[in-house]
Amino acid sequence: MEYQAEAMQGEDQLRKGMWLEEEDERLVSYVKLMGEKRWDALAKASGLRRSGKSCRLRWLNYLRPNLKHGQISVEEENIILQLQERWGNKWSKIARRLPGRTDNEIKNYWRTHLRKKLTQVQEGNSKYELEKAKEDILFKNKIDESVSTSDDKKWNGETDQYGSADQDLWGSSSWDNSSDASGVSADFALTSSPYENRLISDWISEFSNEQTREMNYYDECNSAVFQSESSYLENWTPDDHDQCDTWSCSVFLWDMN
DNA sequence: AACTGTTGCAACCGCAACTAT
DNA sequence: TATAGTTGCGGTTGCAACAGT
Repeated sequence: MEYQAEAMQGEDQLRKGMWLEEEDERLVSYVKLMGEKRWDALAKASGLRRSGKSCRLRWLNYLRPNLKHGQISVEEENIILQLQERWGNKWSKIARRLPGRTDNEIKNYWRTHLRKKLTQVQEGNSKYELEKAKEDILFKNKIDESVSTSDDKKWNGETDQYGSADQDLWGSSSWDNSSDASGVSADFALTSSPYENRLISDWISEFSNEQTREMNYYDECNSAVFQSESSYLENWTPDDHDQCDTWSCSVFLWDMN
């Protein structure tokens, strides 16, 4: 694909615009050779007529391994919404909470998807209504998540012995045992979300041997949860020892500093 | 089919912070 | 310590693809 605005002004000028496949290949091989530092030196050594800055950006946003290129999930959207509200436009900070996602991707997603949702109700409305709209999106996402993860009933069942979880994404979490008789009140409450499961799975995988890596996705998840659950649950204590209605956690799932 | 407006996103820009000398 | 070079970040731009007429 040829980029019309691409600057090819002269032999000594730096290229701009979209990257070609052969440029990507060359960049990857030189990053393997020289590491992810000294981008200016790498750019010169590689013979790519690109700035170091451009090489770094291309690597971080597109070529780096373990990047997710697919659709942002509902869990990820919730995290973005909540962290953006908490931290503002600190995209790189937010990106660090979403493994495989880049700050650029999150920034773009916020601008094109989430902000649009919010501004639809923002015009002429009060701050209260804007906040309410945010809550509505989060609530709708939770409902969607509940429906889309109905396959995870097995997982819900495993949760029952501990009660239902009403978990804030960044803060200390609490468990609520007081579901009503129908059990409906905790429909979308899980011990941890599928997204958290994937994170746990990633962490376990990082330290596991080759054999563990060969396990399929479900085995990996189950294994990760099994291995982490006992030590994880040690951190949970009932706030009210008499009624055991609420549990709180002394550790955060993510370091939020 | 042709035109126009909109959307999504990769890449660029400018600046601040950091690092090396 | 001062300075130059490098890196990281957030805002912005511009193009391709798509939707509507």
